[in-house]
Amino acid sequence: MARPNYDNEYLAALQDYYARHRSLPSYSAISALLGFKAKTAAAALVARLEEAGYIQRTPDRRLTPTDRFFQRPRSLATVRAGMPEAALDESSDMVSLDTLLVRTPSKTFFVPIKGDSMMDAGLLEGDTAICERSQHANAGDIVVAFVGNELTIKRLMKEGSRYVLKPENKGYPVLRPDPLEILGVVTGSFRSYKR
Amino acid sequence: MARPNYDNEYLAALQDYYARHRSLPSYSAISALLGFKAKTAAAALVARLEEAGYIQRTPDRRLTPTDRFFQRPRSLATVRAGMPEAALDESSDMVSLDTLLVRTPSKTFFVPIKGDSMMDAGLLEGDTAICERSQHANAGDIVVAFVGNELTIKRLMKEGSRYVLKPENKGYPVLRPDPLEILGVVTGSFRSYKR
DNA sequence: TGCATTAGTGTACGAACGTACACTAACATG
DNA sequence: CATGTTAGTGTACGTTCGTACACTAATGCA
Repeated sequence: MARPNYDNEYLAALQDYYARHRSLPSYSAISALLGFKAKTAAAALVARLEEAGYIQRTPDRRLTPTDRFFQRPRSLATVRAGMPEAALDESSDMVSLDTLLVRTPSKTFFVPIKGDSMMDAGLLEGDTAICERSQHANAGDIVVAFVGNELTIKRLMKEGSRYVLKPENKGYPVLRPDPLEILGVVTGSFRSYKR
Repeated sequence: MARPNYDNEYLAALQDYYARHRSLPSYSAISALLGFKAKTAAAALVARLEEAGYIQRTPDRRLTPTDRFFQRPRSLATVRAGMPEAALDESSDMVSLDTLLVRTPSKTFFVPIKGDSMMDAGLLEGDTAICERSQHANAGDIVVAFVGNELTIKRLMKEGSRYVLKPENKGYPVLRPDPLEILGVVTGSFRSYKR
């Protein structure tokens, strides 16, 4: 490297732009955004980011983000004193939420959490459960079941020789639907705080 | 309406295209995709979809999907009896988790939750907090602070004229670090269940 | 039956886009 | 200190893009 490399900052600016507009800008727009005075600089930058695997092209040569484009740093839990900022910059562990949380996209669907019956399992009203369609569920799994015309999320438990649905909240009774229709297993969850 | 309206099929094709390439095609590419022989037809279609609120434009006039673009006809929450499978087919939400949960990528980082001090807020050991680096935090926000050489996640509260960090678990005491070093605000969280 | 409305065709044109090429400036390395 | 490498400037050019305009075809409605 013969000159200081600002590509990380440029990439960050492009990531923010994409988060706002869900689209990558043209070379001239990139130049305006990053302060370049020649489109060629933007073209060279894009070539570098393409080389590094952050950007792809569609069949008609439009710019498109790759999975790596969405990766975020995961900070370390413990950092050395005096340098809290370093904790954010130095962590090399990059992850993308989609690849992290959705293992088999074709079998995955989302179910909004209603009520507080799973509160003790950390599933609050407004959270979203990430579910995987599956025939087999084990006792102890949190599952999506079809009870009384609605989708319900409860923990699957074995009661003697039969399976039951147990809420994770002392105030709620165990459900014993018969037949028990299980649609899938909850593989994760997420929530977003309004600001 | 003076002619049959195929806009729903066209929209579906565009949604599929976007799901594949994370980008909307040009007018000529739309024409090729949908079988139009004149770009004008694609331009008119886009104008209609824009009117209907499915498509927006970036500052440099590039086409961009709106939230409605990703919206699916039926909600998952309640479905008619006997057809649980149908509920899943409609559910394919194309919004990626990254764009959903990360608003400003350049300021966003992840912090793993340790311990159970935020249990009552639905943040359990092993969860990951999505944090946004920010100077300003309001009382009531869940924040990432730097306390005793470690990153800590607590709720920021005002105690008289000073700010304190309040755990969401009755067993833990309020923290009153001085000075109070806040790195950012928690904008969301997620977890993944091991299988 | 006739008319207004709307989807799509075909052509033309200016503007914007991407690329090529020569050149300059900053920096690491030996 | 000289050299090779790389980021960015400036200019030029061919292609593609979006739009404008005139026209055709299909349909609902009076």
